[in-house]
Amino acid sequence: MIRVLLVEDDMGLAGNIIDYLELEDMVCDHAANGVAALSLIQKHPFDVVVLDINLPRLDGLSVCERVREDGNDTPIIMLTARDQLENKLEGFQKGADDYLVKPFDMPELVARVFALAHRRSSQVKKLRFGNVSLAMGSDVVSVENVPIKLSPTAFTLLKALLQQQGKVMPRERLLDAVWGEDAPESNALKVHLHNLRKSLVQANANIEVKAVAGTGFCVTFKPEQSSSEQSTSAEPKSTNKGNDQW
Amino acid sequence: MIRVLLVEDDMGLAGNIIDYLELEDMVCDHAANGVAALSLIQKHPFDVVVLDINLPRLDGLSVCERVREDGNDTPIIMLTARDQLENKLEGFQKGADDYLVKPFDMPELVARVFALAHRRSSQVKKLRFGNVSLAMGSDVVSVENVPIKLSPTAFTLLKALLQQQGKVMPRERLLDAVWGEDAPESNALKVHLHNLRKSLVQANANIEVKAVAGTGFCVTFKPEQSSSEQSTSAEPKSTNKGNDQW
DNA sequence: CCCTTTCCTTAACCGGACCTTAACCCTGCG
DNA sequence: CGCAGGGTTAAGGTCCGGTTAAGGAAAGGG
Repeated sequence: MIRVLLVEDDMGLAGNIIDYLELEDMVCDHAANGVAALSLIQKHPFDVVVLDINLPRLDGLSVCERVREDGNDTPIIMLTARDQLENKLEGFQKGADDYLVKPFDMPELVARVFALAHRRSSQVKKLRFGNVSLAMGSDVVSVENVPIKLSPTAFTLLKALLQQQGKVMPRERLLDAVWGEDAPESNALKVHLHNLRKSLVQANANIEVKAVAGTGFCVTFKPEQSSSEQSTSAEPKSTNKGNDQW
Repeated sequence: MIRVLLVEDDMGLAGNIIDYLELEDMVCDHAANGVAALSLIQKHPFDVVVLDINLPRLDGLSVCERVREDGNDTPIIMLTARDQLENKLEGFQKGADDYLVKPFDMPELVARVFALAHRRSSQVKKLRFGNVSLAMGSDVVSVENVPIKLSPTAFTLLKALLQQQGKVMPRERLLDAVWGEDAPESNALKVHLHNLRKSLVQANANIEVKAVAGTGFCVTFKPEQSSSEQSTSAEPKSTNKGNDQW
């Protein structure tokens, strides 16, 4: 079941679209202006947002921009009556994932909604996972909103891993993300991962970097830890070991 | 840095596109027919594939389909000269993530490539049998939607068996699926099957792997089991044995 | 210009996961 | 009874990820 938010001030068109989408078993919510749209997006998780550019109160491009600055990665499809290329491109710049030029065929909208529904956008300006957030522009990593210090390499690693949103990143792609073509041999990657992990626990992040068998790495939520992580006990023994249940 | 594979048989157009993409700091590889494209995609990791529909040897839709069946989740943008809607929609059905209608503007192609480059497609095929499902791209096996852990070999075995959709897989084909040309002697296969079976029952899967006479193996639904599979009785001794009619 | 700091690379070592192998068990059949 | 086909179990070895520490390059400050 797909939850769609339609943001469109032309009520006739809006009704049309909603009827059509609901025929496809999608659940539609609707907003008629930019401000309402923004608040709905912030409050509810949608699978896709269909966003008109011309809107009262706050235009579509701005809405999109704000959503991305929040770190929200809901996929957004822009609707525009003007098919000037610059407008399309500006949409992408502000963080849209797709667009359609009015007038469009309904089946095409449906197809694009389906295509985006099960993904997350990669256009966010801020990456989040657990209590860790990474601001793309400033290259600052924060845990619980307090900035922490990472070495450049550790930062690059974390960013690459965060962009996968919890999915596994093959070892090779990680190497590529950090060193481009010519990765160093030896176990440089292992060491940097180790440093990154150390920084994360020191900062009390509630996420961790896990190795996945012979394939790669991913970030996951840290399994619950009883209250005092402090000195208290012998604790971490390790135990859990390398693998992964998920 | 973004790595793009362009599949386009019109060399003039191809050259054009490549020049344009490289201006944007993308690294382009090129294939002029479907077969070559498929082999390149299987061998190298690309961030995006730009795929013409009309191709010599193997058409674009088929290439796309095959790629998804392999479990490859590289994002694919389809190019089509025919702008009939049905073709677009068919493209999505086969696993494409986006499409462009020729002729298109270069900046638009660039924008769409950028939009897809840092994602993975969600259009990969999934194998299912009973309450077990196997996601081809992520190599995750789930029972009742909770992921379970399998050793690499056990995973490969299960995948091969699942691909037969309940039909018998000859012993030799299984060996080939796991070890390729040089299978180990001894009874490695038996051991791995044993481990796989153990994992499946631990996860409460409602399917099992059955041996078929002197020919091979297959997956079947597990015969009904009265409630408590636990400890209850003397039972587990083995008993069940190889076969079963019940 | 030198010293300090930071950070990257490399190598060596540890331990666990996984694969292989071999031996043994069970059952059915001639 | 002995053999064949499959199932079970445990022992060894290899591979791979994690850990640690040492050395060197680059950057910055006095």
